[in-house]
Amino acid sequence: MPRATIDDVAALAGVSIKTVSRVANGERNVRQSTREKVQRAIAQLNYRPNFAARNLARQRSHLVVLVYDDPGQYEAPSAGYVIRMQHGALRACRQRRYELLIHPSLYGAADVRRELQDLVGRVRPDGVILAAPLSNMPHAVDAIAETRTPLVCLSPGAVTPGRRAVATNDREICAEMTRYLVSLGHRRIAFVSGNPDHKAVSNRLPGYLDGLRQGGIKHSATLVVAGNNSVKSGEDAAESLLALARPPTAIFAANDDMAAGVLRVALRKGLRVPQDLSVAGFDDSALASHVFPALTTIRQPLARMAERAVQALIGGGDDRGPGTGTVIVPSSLVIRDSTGPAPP
Amino acid sequence: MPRATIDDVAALAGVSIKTVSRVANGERNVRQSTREKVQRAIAQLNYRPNFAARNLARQRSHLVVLVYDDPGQYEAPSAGYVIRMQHGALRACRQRRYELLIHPSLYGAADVRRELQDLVGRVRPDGVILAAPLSNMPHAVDAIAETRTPLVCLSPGAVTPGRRAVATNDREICAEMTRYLVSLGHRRIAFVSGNPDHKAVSNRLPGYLDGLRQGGIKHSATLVVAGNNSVKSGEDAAESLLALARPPTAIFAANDDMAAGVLRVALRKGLRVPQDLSVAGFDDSALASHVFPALTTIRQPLARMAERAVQALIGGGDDRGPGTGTVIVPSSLVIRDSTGPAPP
DNA sequence: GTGAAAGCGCTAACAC
DNA sequence: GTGTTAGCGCTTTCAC
Repeated sequence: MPRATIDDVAALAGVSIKTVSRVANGERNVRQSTREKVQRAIAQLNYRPNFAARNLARQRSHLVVLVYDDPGQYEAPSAGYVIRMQHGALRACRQRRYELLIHPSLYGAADVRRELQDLVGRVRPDGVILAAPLSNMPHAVDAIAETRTPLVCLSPGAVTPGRRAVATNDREICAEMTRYLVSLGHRRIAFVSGNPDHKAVSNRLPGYLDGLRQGGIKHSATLVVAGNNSVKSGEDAAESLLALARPPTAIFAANDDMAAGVLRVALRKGLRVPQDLSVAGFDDSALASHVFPALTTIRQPLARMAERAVQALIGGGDDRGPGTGTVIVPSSLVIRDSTGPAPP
Repeated sequence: MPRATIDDVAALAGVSIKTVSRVANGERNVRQSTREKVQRAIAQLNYRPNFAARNLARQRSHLVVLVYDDPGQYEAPSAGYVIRMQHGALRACRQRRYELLIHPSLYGAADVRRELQDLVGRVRPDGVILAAPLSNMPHAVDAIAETRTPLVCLSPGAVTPGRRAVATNDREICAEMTRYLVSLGHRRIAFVSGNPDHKAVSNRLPGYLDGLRQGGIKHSATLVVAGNNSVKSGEDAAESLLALARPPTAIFAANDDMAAGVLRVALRKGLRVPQDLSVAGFDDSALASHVFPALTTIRQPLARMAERAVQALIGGGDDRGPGTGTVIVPSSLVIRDSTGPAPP
């Protein structure tokens, strides 16, 4: 048997379809006895309002699209990042009876613009969440903004007037991590910076510098090396840092992958972590807790951030989303086993 | 300005809406000059067919739902698993102009049934993909099957007549891995079995036994210990195996997390891998390539599997999906650094 | 409180 | 080849 429609329910309950609609949508103006009669019919026919029909009539899609960078071969690290965002977005959507469409998009592809406008044009989502690093790519942001579809950028790196965003306190938390290392007695603390394409990541270096200053440590340019967010680049960075005449006693990498690379090189060289070298990362990715020794890192509240983004788009949360402006959800230090007191 | 509708395009092009519809859907019976006229109007108005309206009229949702186990806190390992499935499903969907809805569901929750029927009832997806371990939970499978929505199970563990599934050759590939270890000279090869809830995983133990037999090695019951898929259980297994009077020279774990646990314990005990102990896993998860030493493992073609599932649901692939029955996509050995010749 | 009628933007069936 | 007419299954006026 085909699925029951609103007409079937109305017929069975002996009321008009409008009344069924009222009951299905929990409107008030229905007599209790009528309501119960309709509810019985709904239960009996196992009726569920048709998503497409309802969307067409309401002129809303009840769909949120989450757009993020497609890493291509899907290496491990980004998987955790993406999953956590999805998790938060889904939680928020489900609570509002919305559905989430995911759309990995090739960062830097020439036709992001077309691709996104196509998607938005067809699907007419009630809102779009654009994750970093796409959120700091004007091409992508503008493509969506132009369609006038409500948009929230995740970790855009910098605030843009009139645009909604959710971000974390990259800079402050990196300062905090640095101060933490200082508090362990470290004086030569190196920093492996990340891919500058990802603007939020590039806020981490200033944070490190802030932390040094706050800890009363003089900054040494030789202790800052550039990475590109990959494990490999972390290895390279470690090789060069540990070959220094006066090598650092602590290395703080702008993400966990690079930190894992640092760790590998350190182990390969026979260094003990954290006795000989402290290592810290950023992201609390999959790797962080499973490498040996478990990595001290910084946890971004990705799920919460995505949740806030949905809330900003379709409302209904415990507090109002911003009409515009940036919501900051703070990150936190995760102290594990890769950091310890500086060697004498 | 509000988005253009088919009427706007028709008016601008000076044709009927039906003609616009024909052009938009790439039907043939349209004169070339008319077609071009319409295409110009479409481009000028930036027209995109409304998803909801089209779905309602066609009585198809153009939506596929991917249902998988929600690991709750989203630890690392499952993230890669989920992402790879999504990746394959998305690729197949995009190519067919379908959208993918993701639906993590609490494995074992009392109301999976209600939850899934609700979802399917409202959204009316054109197909559902049910991933393991939900795919070997009759509760979940039946809930969807009853709605008569086309369904494909991923790695159901066992074939069920009349049901479509996509799986990999768990048993054969485990035999192959075992033979590979034998070929390295190992004679005492241990196995850490996985969570029996996940039926496909439980096919791995028989595969190991096959491999031993094929390699001419006598099976020793003390060399098989039960794990539950977690890193911790891998550590426990390693502790007990390495405490044996005659410890194994190789440990094959039914998944990478457990293998990573084995690795940690081995390193903690000062064993060199692979000189003193070879370790192999299964999944080629995030961890596998990033732990030290990189893990020899088995790669399931999860993306391909999900892709085949979509293909089976909505057709259109290079070859036909099965009306019913199971498609097998073979896994492959990934030889890295954690396995080597047996010690003398 | 309840219902009749008119859409939402598209496709399908059938003319012409 | 092209257009006309009905829906698809809901919600939304606006009466009653």
